[in-house]
Amino acid sequence: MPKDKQAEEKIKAAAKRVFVSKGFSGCTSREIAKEAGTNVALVNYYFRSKNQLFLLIYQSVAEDFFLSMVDVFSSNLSLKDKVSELIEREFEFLGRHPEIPVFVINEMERNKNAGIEPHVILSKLSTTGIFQEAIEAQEKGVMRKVDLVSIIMLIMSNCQHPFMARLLNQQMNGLSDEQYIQQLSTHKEVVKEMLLHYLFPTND
Amino acid sequence: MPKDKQAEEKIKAAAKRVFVSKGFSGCTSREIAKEAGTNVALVNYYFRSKNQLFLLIYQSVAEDFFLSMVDVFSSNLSLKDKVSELIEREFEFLGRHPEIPVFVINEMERNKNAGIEPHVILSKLSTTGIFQEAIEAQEKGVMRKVDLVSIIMLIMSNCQHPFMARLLNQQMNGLSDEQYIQQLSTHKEVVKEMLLHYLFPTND
DNA sequence: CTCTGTTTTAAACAATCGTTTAAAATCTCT
DNA sequence: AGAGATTTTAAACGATTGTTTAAAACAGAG
Repeated sequence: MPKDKQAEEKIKAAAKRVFVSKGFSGCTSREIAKEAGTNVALVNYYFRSKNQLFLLIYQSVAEDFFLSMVDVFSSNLSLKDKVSELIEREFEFLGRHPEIPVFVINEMERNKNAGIEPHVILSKLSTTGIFQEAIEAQEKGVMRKVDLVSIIMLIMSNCQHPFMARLLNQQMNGLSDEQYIQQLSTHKEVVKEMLLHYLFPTND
Repeated sequence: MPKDKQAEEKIKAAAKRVFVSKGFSGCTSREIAKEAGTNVALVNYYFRSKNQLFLLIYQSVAEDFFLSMVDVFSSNLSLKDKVSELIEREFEFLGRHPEIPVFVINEMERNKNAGIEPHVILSKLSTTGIFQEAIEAQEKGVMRKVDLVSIIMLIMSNCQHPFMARLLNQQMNGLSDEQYIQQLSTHKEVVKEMLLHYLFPTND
Protein backbone atom coordinates (compact mmCIF):
# COMPACT_ATOMS: atom_id res chain seq x y z
CA MET A 1 0.00 0.00 0.00
CA PRO A 2 2.06 2.97 -1.23
CA LYS A 3 0.24 5.73 0.63
CA ASP A 4 2.60 8.23 -0.93
CA LYS A 5 5.08 7.57 -3.66
CA GLN A 6 7.98 9.17 -1.80
CA ALA A 7 8.69 6.40 0.69
CA GLU A 8 12.34 6.43 -0.28
CA GLU A 9 12.64 10.14 0.48
CA LYS A 10 10.79 9.74 3.76
CA ILE A 11 13.26 7.09 4.82
CA LYS A 12 16.20 9.21 3.78
CA ALA A 13 14.89 12.18 5.75
CA ALA A 14 14.18 10.03 8.80
CA ALA A 15 17.62 8.45 8.60
CA LYS A 16 19.20 11.89 8.46
CA ARG A 17 17.41 13.01 11.60
CA VAL A 18 18.13 9.84 13.54
CA PHE A 19 21.75 9.36 12.42
CA VAL A 20 22.68 13.00 13.02
CA SER A 21 21.17 13.13 16.48
CA LYS A 22 22.22 9.68 17.76
CA GLY A 23 25.12 8.61 15.57
CA PHE A 24 25.57 5.33 13.71
CA SER A 25 26.14 3.22 16.82
CA GLY A 26 23.44 4.98 18.80
CA CYS A 27 20.46 3.94 16.70
CA THR A 28 18.96 0.89 15.00
CA SER A 29 17.54 0.20 11.57
CA ARG A 30 14.15 -0.37 13.15
CA GLU A 31 14.27 3.03 14.82
CA ILE A 32 14.86 4.70 11.47
CA ALA A 33 12.03 2.70 9.92
CA LYS A 34 9.63 3.69 12.68
CA GLU A 35 10.67 7.36 12.37
CA ALA A 36 9.84 7.08 8.66
CA GLY A 37 6.53 5.41 9.42
CA THR A 38 7.39 2.07 7.86
CA ASN A 39 9.27 -1.13 8.68
CA VAL A 40 12.83 -2.40 8.54
CA ALA A 41 12.50 -4.43 5.40
CA LEU A 42 11.62 -1.40 3.31
CA VAL A 43 14.66 0.47 4.55
CA ASN A 44 16.90 -2.30 3.30
CA TYR A 45 14.80 -2.68 0.14
CA TYR A 46 15.79 0.85 -0.88
CA PHE A 47 19.24 1.13 0.67
CA ARG A 48 20.50 -2.48 1.01
CA SER A 49 21.96 -2.06 4.52
CA LYS A 50 22.20 0.24 7.51
CA ASN A 51 25.80 1.00 6.65
CA GLN A 52 25.08 1.93 3.03
CA LEU A 53 22.23 4.21 4.09
CA PHE A 54 24.54 5.78 6.63
CA LEU A 55 27.26 6.50 4.09
CA LEU A 56 24.70 8.22 1.86
CA ILE A 57 23.53 10.43 4.72
CA TYR A 58 27.03 11.13 5.98
CA GLN A 59 28.23 12.37 2.62
CA SER A 60 25.33 14.76 2.16
CA VAL A 61 25.64 16.08 5.72
CA ALA A 62 29.39 16.56 5.45
CA GLU A 63 28.85 18.39 2.17
CA ASP A 64 26.35 20.77 3.76
CA PHE A 65 28.78 21.26 6.60
CA PHE A 66 31.64 22.45 4.38
CA LEU A 67 29.62 24.25 1.75
CA SER A 68 28.99 27.59 3.42
CA MET A 69 32.70 28.32 3.65
CA VAL A 70 33.49 27.88 0.00
CA ASP A 71 31.17 30.37 -1.66
CA VAL A 72 31.93 33.09 0.84
CA PHE A 73 35.54 32.80 -0.17
CA SER A 74 34.60 32.95 -3.84
CA SER A 75 32.83 36.28 -3.42
CA ASN A 76 34.52 39.59 -4.17
CA LEU A 77 34.28 41.04 -0.69
CA SER A 78 37.37 42.35 1.03
CA LEU A 79 39.21 39.77 3.08
CA LYS A 80 37.99 41.31 6.30
CA ASP A 81 34.40 41.28 5.07
CA LYS A 82 34.82 37.69 3.98
CA VAL A 83 35.78 36.67 7.50
CA SER A 84 32.91 38.67 8.93
CA GLU A 85 30.44 37.18 6.49
CA LEU A 86 31.79 33.68 7.15
CA ILE A 87 31.19 34.02 10.89
CA GLU A 88 27.73 35.37 10.20
CA ARG A 89 26.85 32.42 7.97
CA GLU A 90 28.35 29.81 10.24
CA PHE A 91 26.28 30.99 13.18
CA GLU A 92 23.20 31.01 10.97
CA PHE A 93 23.86 27.53 9.59
CA LEU A 94 24.76 26.01 12.94
CA GLY A 95 21.74 27.64 14.51
CA ARG A 96 19.64 25.56 12.15
CA HIS A 97 21.82 22.43 12.39
CA PRO A 98 23.62 22.52 15.73
CA GLU A 99 24.23 18.77 15.84
CA ILE A 100 26.23 18.50 12.63
CA PRO A 101 29.76 19.31 13.86
CA VAL A 102 29.67 16.70 16.62
CA PHE A 103 28.12 14.20 14.23
CA VAL A 104 30.81 14.67 11.59
CA ILE A 105 33.62 14.59 14.14
CA ASN A 106 32.25 11.46 15.79
CA GLU A 107 31.84 9.55 12.58
CA MET A 108 35.24 10.60 11.27
CA GLU A 109 36.72 9.18 14.45
CA ARG A 110 34.64 6.00 14.28
CA ASN A 111 35.74 5.30 10.72
CA LYS A 112 39.32 6.40 11.30
CA ASN A 113 40.80 3.25 9.81
CA ALA A 114 37.83 2.39 7.61
CA GLY A 115 35.95 3.77 4.66
CA ILE A 116 34.86 7.39 5.01
CA GLU A 117 36.74 9.36 2.39
CA PRO A 118 38.38 12.74 2.94
CA HIS A 119 35.88 15.10 1.43
CA VAL A 120 36.43 16.68 -1.93
CA ILE A 121 34.84 19.91 -0.82
CA LEU A 122 37.87 20.55 1.31
CA SER A 123 40.20 20.69 -1.67
CA LYS A 124 37.81 23.13 -3.34
CA LEU A 125 38.79 25.53 -0.60
CA SER A 126 42.23 25.88 -2.12
CA THR A 127 40.82 26.72 -5.55
CA THR A 128 39.10 29.86 -4.26
CA GLY A 129 42.46 31.57 -3.97
CA ILE A 130 41.68 32.45 -0.37
CA PHE A 131 45.08 31.36 0.84
CA GLN A 132 46.92 33.47 -1.71
CA GLU A 133 44.69 36.40 -0.82
CA ALA A 134 45.49 35.96 2.85
CA ILE A 135 49.22 35.81 2.27
CA GLU A 136 49.11 38.99 0.18
CA ALA A 137 47.08 40.75 2.86
CA GLN A 138 49.69 39.73 5.41
CA GLU A 139 52.54 41.05 3.25
CA LYS A 140 50.69 44.36 2.83
CA GLY A 141 50.28 44.60 6.57
CA VAL A 142 46.49 44.52 6.33
CA MET A 143 46.28 41.22 8.13
CA ARG A 144 48.21 40.13 11.19
CA LYS A 145 51.02 37.74 10.34
CA VAL A 146 49.61 34.62 11.92
CA ASP A 147 50.01 31.05 10.76
CA LEU A 148 47.23 30.40 8.21
CA VAL A 149 46.20 27.07 9.68
CA SER A 150 45.79 28.75 13.04
CA ILE A 151 43.53 31.37 11.50
CA ILE A 152 41.24 28.66 10.14
CA MET A 153 41.28 26.96 13.52
CA LEU A 154 40.40 30.20 15.29
CA ILE A 155 37.37 30.74 13.09
CA MET A 156 36.15 27.16 13.32
CA SER A 157 36.70 26.96 17.08
CA ASN A 158 34.78 30.11 17.86
CA CYS A 159 31.91 29.33 15.52
CA GLN A 160 31.41 25.62 16.09
CA HIS A 161 32.22 25.08 19.76
CA PRO A 162 29.37 27.21 21.14
CA PHE A 163 26.93 24.87 19.38
CA MET A 164 28.81 21.66 20.11
CA ALA A 165 29.11 22.41 23.83
CA ARG A 166 25.60 23.80 24.26
CA LEU A 167 24.56 21.50 27.11
CA LEU A 168 27.90 22.02 28.83
CA ASN A 169 27.63 25.80 28.62
CA GLN A 170 24.02 25.83 29.70
CA GLN A 171 24.77 23.76 32.76
CA MET A 172 27.92 25.68 33.69
CA ASN A 173 26.04 28.95 33.61
CA GLY A 174 22.55 27.83 34.52
CA LEU A 175 20.93 28.92 31.27
CA SER A 176 17.59 27.77 29.89
CA ASP A 177 17.20 26.87 26.24
CA GLU A 178 15.77 30.29 25.46
CA GLN A 179 18.50 32.05 27.40
CA TYR A 180 21.18 30.12 25.54
CA ILE A 181 19.76 31.07 22.15
CA GLN A 182 19.96 34.68 23.29
CA GLN A 183 23.50 34.10 24.53
CA LEU A 184 24.51 32.71 21.15
CA SER A 185 23.45 35.86 19.39
CA THR A 186 25.42 38.12 21.73
CA HIS A 187 28.34 35.71 21.56
CA LYS A 188 28.39 35.94 17.78
CA GLU A 189 29.07 39.67 18.07
CA VAL A 190 31.80 39.08 20.64
CA VAL A 191 33.47 36.52 18.38
CA LYS A 192 33.28 38.83 15.39
CA GLU A 193 34.71 41.75 17.34
CA MET A 194 37.53 39.68 18.79
CA LEU A 195 38.55 37.89 15.60
CA LEU A 196 38.34 40.95 13.34
CA HIS A 197 40.27 43.15 15.78
CA TYR A 198 42.89 40.45 16.16
CA LEU A 199 43.29 39.56 12.50
CA PHE A 200 42.89 43.09 11.11
CA PRO A 201 44.35 45.41 13.74
CA THR A 202 43.74 49.12 13.24
CA ASN A 203 45.23 52.12 15.02
CA ASP A 204 42.12 53.37 16.82
CA MET B 1 42.74 -18.08 39.54
CA PRO B 2 43.32 -14.53 40.80
CA LYS B 3 46.56 -13.78 38.97
CA ASP B 4 46.63 -10.34 40.52
CA LYS B 5 44.37 -9.02 43.21
CA GLN B 6 43.61 -5.86 41.30
CA ALA B 7 41.21 -7.31 38.72
CA GLU B 8 38.66 -4.70 39.67
CA GLU B 9 41.07 -1.87 38.94
CA LYS B 10 42.13 -3.44 35.66
CA ILE B 11 38.52 -3.56 34.56
CA LYS B 12 37.96 0.01 35.62
CA ALA B 13 40.99 1.20 33.68
CA ALA B 14 40.00 -0.80 30.61
CA ALA B 15 36.45 0.52 30.79
CA LYS B 16 37.76 4.07 30.95
CA ARG B 17 39.86 3.61 27.84
CA VAL B 18 37.09 1.90 25.87
CA PHE B 19 34.21 4.13 26.98
CA VAL B 20 36.13 7.36 26.40
CA SER B 21 37.31 6.39 22.94
CA LYS B 22 34.14 4.72 21.64
CA GLY B 23 31.32 5.99 23.82
CA PHE B 24 28.66 4.00 25.64
CA SER B 25 26.79 2.92 22.51
CA GLY B 26 29.96 2.26 20.55
CA CYS B 27 31.30 -0.60 22.64
CA THR B 28 30.18 -3.83 24.32
CA SER B 29 30.67 -5.35 27.74
CA ARG B 30 32.68 -8.15 26.16
CA GLU B 31 35.00 -5.64 24.52
CA ILE B 32 35.75 -4.07 27.89
CA ALA B 33 36.32 -7.48 29.43
CA LYS B 34 38.73 -8.48 26.67
CA GLU B 35 40.59 -5.17 27.03
CA ALA B 36 40.95 -5.96 30.74
CA GLY B 37 42.14 -9.49 29.97
CA THR B 38 39.14 -11.24 31.50
CA ASN B 39 35.53 -12.15 30.64
CA VAL B 40 32.12 -10.52 30.76
CA ALA B 41 30.88 -12.19 33.90
CA LEU B 42 33.63 -10.70 36.01
CA VAL B 43 32.84 -7.22 34.78
CA ASN B 44 29.28 -7.59 36.02
CA TYR B 45 30.47 -9.35 39.17
CA TYR B 46 32.26 -6.16 40.22
CA PHE B 47 30.03 -3.51 38.65
CA ARG B 48 26.60 -5.17 38.29
CA SER B 49 25.91 -3.82 34.79
CA LYS B 50 27.38 -2.03 31.80
CA ASN B 51 25.39 1.06 32.67
CA GLN B 52 26.52 1.18 36.30
CA LEU B 53 30.16 0.77 35.26
CA PHE B 54 29.66 3.54 32.73
CA LEU B 55 28.23 5.96 35.28
CA LEU B 56 31.24 5.33 37.51
CA ILE B 57 33.64 6.09 34.68
CA TYR B 58 31.68 9.07 33.44
CA GLN B 59 31.68 10.77 36.80
CA SER B 60 35.42 10.40 37.28
CA VAL B 61 36.16 11.58 33.74
CA ALA B 62 33.84 14.57 34.02
CA GLU B 63 35.50 15.44 37.31
CA ASP B 64 38.97 15.39 35.74
CA PHE B 65 37.60 17.48 32.91
CA PHE B 66 36.42 20.31 35.15
CA LEU B 67 39.10 20.14 37.79
CA SER B 68 41.93 22.08 36.16
CA MET B 69 39.81 25.20 35.95
CA VAL B 70 38.91 25.41 39.59
CA ASP B 71 42.29 25.51 41.25
CA VAL B 72 43.70 28.02 38.80
CA PHE B 73 40.91 30.35 39.80
CA SER B 74 41.68 29.75 43.47
CA SER B 75 45.29 30.87 43.08
CA ASN B 76 46.42 34.39 43.86
CA LEU B 77 47.64 35.30 40.43
CA SER B 78 46.37 38.42 38.72
CA LEU B 79 43.25 37.90 36.64
CA LYS B 80 45.24 38.16 33.44
CA ASP B 81 47.74 35.60 34.65
CA LYS B 82 44.90 33.33 35.70
CA VAL B 83 43.52 33.32 32.19
CA SER B 84 47.00 32.74 30.77
CA GLU B 85 47.66 29.91 33.18
CA LEU B 86 44.24 28.39 32.49
CA ILE B 87 44.91 28.25 28.75
CA GLU B 88 48.33 26.75 29.43
CA ARG B 89 46.86 24.03 31.65
CA GLU B 90 43.97 23.26 29.35
CA PHE B 91 46.29 22.66 26.40
CA GLU B 92 48.47 20.48 28.61
CA PHE B 93 45.55 18.47 29.96
CA LEU B 94 43.86 18.06 26.59
CA GLY B 95 47.16 17.10 25.03
CA ARG B 96 47.16 14.12 27.38
CA HIS B 97 43.40 13.43 27.12
CA PRO B 98 42.21 14.79 23.77
CA GLU B 99 39.13 12.55 23.64
CA ILE B 100 37.51 13.77 26.83
CA PRO B 101 35.59 16.84 25.63
CA VAL B 102 33.82 14.95 22.84
CA PHE B 103 33.15 12.08 25.21
CA VAL B 104 31.55 14.28 27.86
CA ILE B 105 29.51 16.23 25.32
CA ASN B 106 28.29 13.06 23.63
CA GLU B 107 27.21 11.40 26.83
CA MET B 108 25.55 14.53 28.16
CA GLU B 109 23.50 14.58 24.99
CA ARG B 110 22.72 10.87 25.11
CA ASN B 111 21.43 11.13 28.67
CA LYS B 112 19.71 14.45 28.13
CA ASN B 113 16.42 13.29 29.61
CA ALA B 114 17.88 10.53 31.76
CA GLY B 115 20.18 10.13 34.70
CA ILE B 116 23.51 11.93 34.39
CA GLU B 117 23.53 14.62 37.02
CA PRO B 118 24.78 18.17 36.53
CA HIS B 119 28.20 18.06 38.07
CA VAL B 120 28.89 19.55 41.43
CA ILE B 121 32.31 20.71 40.35
CA LEU B 122 30.65 23.34 38.24
CA SER B 123 29.09 25.04 41.20
CA LYS B 124 32.49 25.06 42.90
CA LEU B 125 33.52 27.48 40.20
CA SER B 126 31.31 30.13 41.72
CA THR B 127 32.87 29.71 45.15
CA THR B 128 36.33 30.73 43.91
CA GLY B 129 35.14 34.32 43.63
CA ILE B 130 36.33 34.44 40.04
CA PHE B 131 33.14 36.07 38.82
CA GLN B 132 33.32 38.84 41.42
CA GLU B 133 36.99 39.34 40.55
CA ALA B 134 36.12 39.64 36.86
CA ILE B 135 33.36 42.16 37.48
CA GLU B 136 35.68 44.31 39.58
CA ALA B 137 38.37 44.16 36.91
CA GLN B 138 35.82 45.29 34.36
CA GLU B 139 34.73 48.21 36.55
CA LYS B 140 38.36 49.26 37.01
CA GLY B 141 38.83 49.17 33.24
CA VAL B 142 41.47 46.45 33.50
CA MET B 143 39.30 43.98 31.65
CA ARG B 144 37.19 44.59 28.58
CA LYS B 145 33.51 44.87 29.42
CA VAL B 146 32.31 41.68 27.79
CA ASP B 147 29.50 39.41 28.92
CA LEU B 148 31.00 36.98 31.46
CA VAL B 149 29.38 33.90 29.94
CA SER B 150 30.89 34.84 26.60
CA ILE B 151 34.33 35.08 28.17
CA ILE B 152 34.03 31.54 29.48
CA MET B 153 32.81 30.40 26.09
CA LEU B 154 35.73 32.07 24.35
CA ILE B 155 38.25 30.30 26.53
CA MET B 156 36.59 26.91 26.27
CA SER B 157 36.08 27.20 22.51
CA ASN B 158 39.65 28.08 21.74
CA CYS B 159 41.13 25.48 24.08
CA GLN B 160 38.86 22.50 23.46
CA HIS B 161 37.93 22.70 19.80
CA PRO B 162 41.46 22.22 18.43
CA PHE B 163 41.53 18.82 20.16
CA MET B 164 37.94 17.89 19.39
CA ALA B 165 38.27 18.66 15.69
CA ARG B 166 41.73 17.17 15.26
CA LEU B 167 40.88 14.84 12.38
CA LEU B 168 38.86 17.58 10.70
CA ASN B 169 41.72 20.08 10.91
CA GLN B 170 44.31 17.55 9.83
CA GLN B 171 42.33 16.64 6.75
CA MET B 172 41.45 20.24 5.86
CA ASN B 173 45.08 21.23 5.97
CA GLY B 174 46.76 17.99 5.02
CA LEU B 175 48.68 17.58 8.27
CA SER B 176 50.22 14.40 9.64
CA ASP B 177 49.86 13.46 13.28
CA GLU B 178 53.28 14.87 14.08
CA GLN B 179 52.60 18.06 12.17
CA TYR B 180 49.33 18.56 14.03
CA ILE B 181 50.99 18.19 17.40
CA GLN B 182 53.41 20.90 16.30
CA GLN B 183 50.49 23.00 15.07
CA LEU B 184 48.78 22.69 18.45
CA SER B 185 51.75 24.16 20.24
CA THR B 186 51.96 27.18 17.94
CA HIS B 187 48.18 27.54 18.08
CA LYS B 188 48.31 27.69 21.85
CA GLU B 189 50.44 30.81 21.61
CA VAL B 190 48.09 32.36 19.05
CA VAL B 191 45.11 31.69 21.29
CA LYS B 192 46.87 33.16 24.29
CA GLU B 193 47.91 36.27 22.39
CA MET B 194 44.45 36.81 20.93
CA LEU B 195 42.48 36.23 24.11
CA LEU B 196 44.76 38.22 26.39
CA HIS B 197 44.95 41.17 23.99
CA TYR B 198 41.19 41.12 23.60
CA LEU B 199 40.27 40.72 27.24
CA PHE B 200 43.04 42.93 28.67
CA PRO B 201 43.66 45.63 26.08
CA THR B 202 46.73 47.82 26.63
CA ASN B 203 47.78 51.04 24.92
CA ASP B 204 50.85 49.74 23.12
C1' DC C 1 44.66 -31.10 54.76
C1' DT C 2 39.87 -29.39 55.32
C1' DC C 3 36.53 -26.13 55.52
C1' DT C 4 34.52 -21.44 54.30
C1' DG C 5 34.11 -17.60 51.64
C1' DT C 6 35.73 -15.07 47.68
C1' DT C 7 37.12 -14.74 42.89
C1' DT C 8 36.99 -16.45 38.18
C1' DT C 9 35.28 -19.03 34.43
C1' DA C 10 32.32 -21.30 30.88
C1' DA C 11 27.84 -21.70 29.50
C1' DA C 12 23.38 -20.35 28.86
C1' DC C 13 19.40 -16.92 29.07
C1' DA C 14 16.02 -13.90 26.65
C1' DA C 15 16.11 -9.80 23.93
C1' DT C 16 17.53 -7.31 20.15
C1' DC C 17 20.58 -6.58 16.31
C1' DG C 18 21.16 -6.35 10.88
C1' DT C 19 19.53 -8.84 7.19
C1' DT C 20 16.76 -11.95 4.24
C1' DT C 21 12.66 -14.42 2.52
C1' DA C 22 8.31 -14.92 0.65
C1' DA C 23 3.82 -13.57 0.33
C1' DA C 24 0.53 -9.70 0.16
C1' DA C 25 -0.77 -5.19 -1.57
C1' DT C 26 -0.46 -1.80 -4.98
C1' DC C 27 0.60 0.32 -9.35
C1' DT C 28 1.17 0.35 -14.56
C1' DC C 29 -0.28 -0.64 -18.86
C1' DT C 30 -3.31 -2.65 -22.36
C1' DA D 1 -10.82 -5.91 -15.76
C1' DG D 2 -6.57 -8.57 -15.80
C1' DA D 3 -1.42 -9.66 -16.34
C1' DG D 4 3.10 -8.29 -14.87
C1' DA D 5 6.15 -5.51 -12.36
C1' DT D 6 6.93 -2.88 -8.30
C1' DT D 7 6.26 -1.70 -3.52
C1' DT D 8 5.16 -3.02 1.18
C1' DT D 9 4.54 -6.10 4.87
C1' DA D 10 5.01 -9.85 8.37
C1' DA D 11 7.90 -13.28 9.77
C1' DA D 12 11.97 -15.49 10.35
C1' DC D 13 17.22 -16.08 10.07
C1' DG D 14 21.71 -16.39 12.61
C1' DA D 15 24.67 -13.40 15.24
C1' DT D 16 25.39 -10.53 19.03
C1' DT D 17 23.75 -7.92 22.90
C1' DG D 18 23.45 -7.35 28.32
C1' DT D 19 22.79 -10.29 32.03
C1' DT D 20 22.52 -14.46 34.95
C1' DT D 21 23.60 -19.11 36.64
C1' DA D 22 26.26 -22.61 38.49
C1' DA D 23 30.36 -24.80 38.92
C1' DA D 24 35.47 -24.45 39.14
C1' DA D 25 39.72 -22.26 41.08
C1' DC D 26 41.59 -19.96 44.67
C1' DA D 27 42.76 -17.78 49.39
C1' DG D 28 43.12 -17.75 54.26
C1' DA D 29 42.10 -19.91 58.94
C1' DG D 30 41.75 -23.85 61.86
